[in-house]
Amino acid sequence: MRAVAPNGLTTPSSFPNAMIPTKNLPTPSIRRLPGYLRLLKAARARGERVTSCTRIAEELGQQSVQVRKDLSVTGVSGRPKVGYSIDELIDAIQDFLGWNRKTNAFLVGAGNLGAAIINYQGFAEHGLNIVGVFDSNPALFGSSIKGHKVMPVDDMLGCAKMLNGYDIMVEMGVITAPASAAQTVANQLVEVGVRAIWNYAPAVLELPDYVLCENVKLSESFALLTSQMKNRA
Amino acid sequence: MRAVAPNGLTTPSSFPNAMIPTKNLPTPSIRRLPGYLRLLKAARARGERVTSCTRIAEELGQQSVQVRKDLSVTGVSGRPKVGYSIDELIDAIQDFLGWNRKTNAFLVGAGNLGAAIINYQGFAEHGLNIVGVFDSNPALFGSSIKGHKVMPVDDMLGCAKMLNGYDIMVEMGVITAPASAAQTVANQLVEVGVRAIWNYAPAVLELPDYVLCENVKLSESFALLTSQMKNRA
DNA sequence: TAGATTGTTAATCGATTAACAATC
DNA sequence: TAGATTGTTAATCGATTAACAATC
Repeated sequence: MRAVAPNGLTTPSSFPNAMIPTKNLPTPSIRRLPGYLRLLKAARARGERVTSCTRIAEELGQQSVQVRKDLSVTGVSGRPKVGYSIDELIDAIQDFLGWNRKTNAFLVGAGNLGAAIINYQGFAEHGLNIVGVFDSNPALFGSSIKGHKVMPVDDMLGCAKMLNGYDIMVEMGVITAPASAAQTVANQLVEVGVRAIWNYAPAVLELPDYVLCENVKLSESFALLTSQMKNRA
Repeated sequence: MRAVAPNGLTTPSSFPNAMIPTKNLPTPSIRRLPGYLRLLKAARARGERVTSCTRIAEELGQQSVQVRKDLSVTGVSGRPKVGYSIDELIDAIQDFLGWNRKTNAFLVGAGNLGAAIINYQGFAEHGLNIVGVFDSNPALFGSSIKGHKVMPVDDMLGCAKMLNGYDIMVEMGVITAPASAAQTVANQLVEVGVRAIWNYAPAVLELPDYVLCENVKLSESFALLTSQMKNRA
């Protein structure tokens, strides 16, 4: 019997997952999956049971073959002439993205952006589980965001140890602090033992190899828009 | 005499800019420009006058040839052995991106995310000039965000007309409203006459061809991070 | 001069799209 | 059966990288 790893390689099923060579899955495909997921959930909410790549592509303005290829990374298979089971697709995408399990996270920077992320229901639905909110501004200490008391950033390590005592591991750090503080915060998060950092600060972070990092670059998107406006003016 | 358009095509200088065929400039390059700009401004603040692609590439962990190609879209030229003038590069990038002029914008959705964008100094420095903040929640009407009174979303067109009377055109709409309201808001912004929409709501917007749209997809970035975490676990 | 750098052309790599067989 | 769809292989397209001449 053989198992097909998410990277498409066929490996004996006795092969522990951890030993499957971490393949470079096509980043663009992964980026598009959340869009499909949103659409599929909407369709399910309307009571639909199956859908086709043609329909998804139409709604999103893409090529159906691209949708098919993207969906294939999750391992689901559809039925010719019929299409895909919506339930199955939703499960497969969430599974592939790691969105059907909770991801414990510390968030550092309790300003408007931090509050937006904490309050946004969407991320919670994708498993983001904030277990600590920190800031360096004493004026914010003790205030509450969605039930989370804002704590001094210097208490971060202490809080993590406390949580570890209850077998709660902090896997992710969300940085919504200003760029000037980002590296310091990142260092503290590494101390805490996070495996990944979701960084909203416009700064390049120095991190150990074993810590994943994803930089949200809001200026990129603004740049694309204004440069196009200029070209059209 | 000849002018070199930002698209790299050489055209007679008598050629009106508007008639230069809008070329598809490499999107990845444009996306990387804000990163270079940030670095260059930091270098200038340290008192440096020139820099090289090698140094920029090193600081960002890219290939120097890529930096060179990216910078070339702005039209600047460096001097072999010396490098580029930092001042010149900063000017050229800002010029290319349309960041050295103000872009008047309405922002709709005065929640945490909206407030974050209004308060973030970076966007203001890139020319984002908020001239109206709107929401549908009466509880927010009259409250202030960085000096902007939050107004009822239904007053949007009226406000725009008033501004137009003073020759202030609203060029951009920023949507920080929930996905469920996004299309309605977009329609209202089109009525107002915006040429571009910066959409933070996870929704596909139907817009006339002449309105540019840039969707900020925060889930994309979360998806990349969690899927990698899963692959490593 | 030698060496660091720019600027450009060619080669490589990866992603998208086209074409088409298989299937229900 | 005919037609819509999946799944896959091949062709195309675009972006990155390698190679190298030009320059100061």
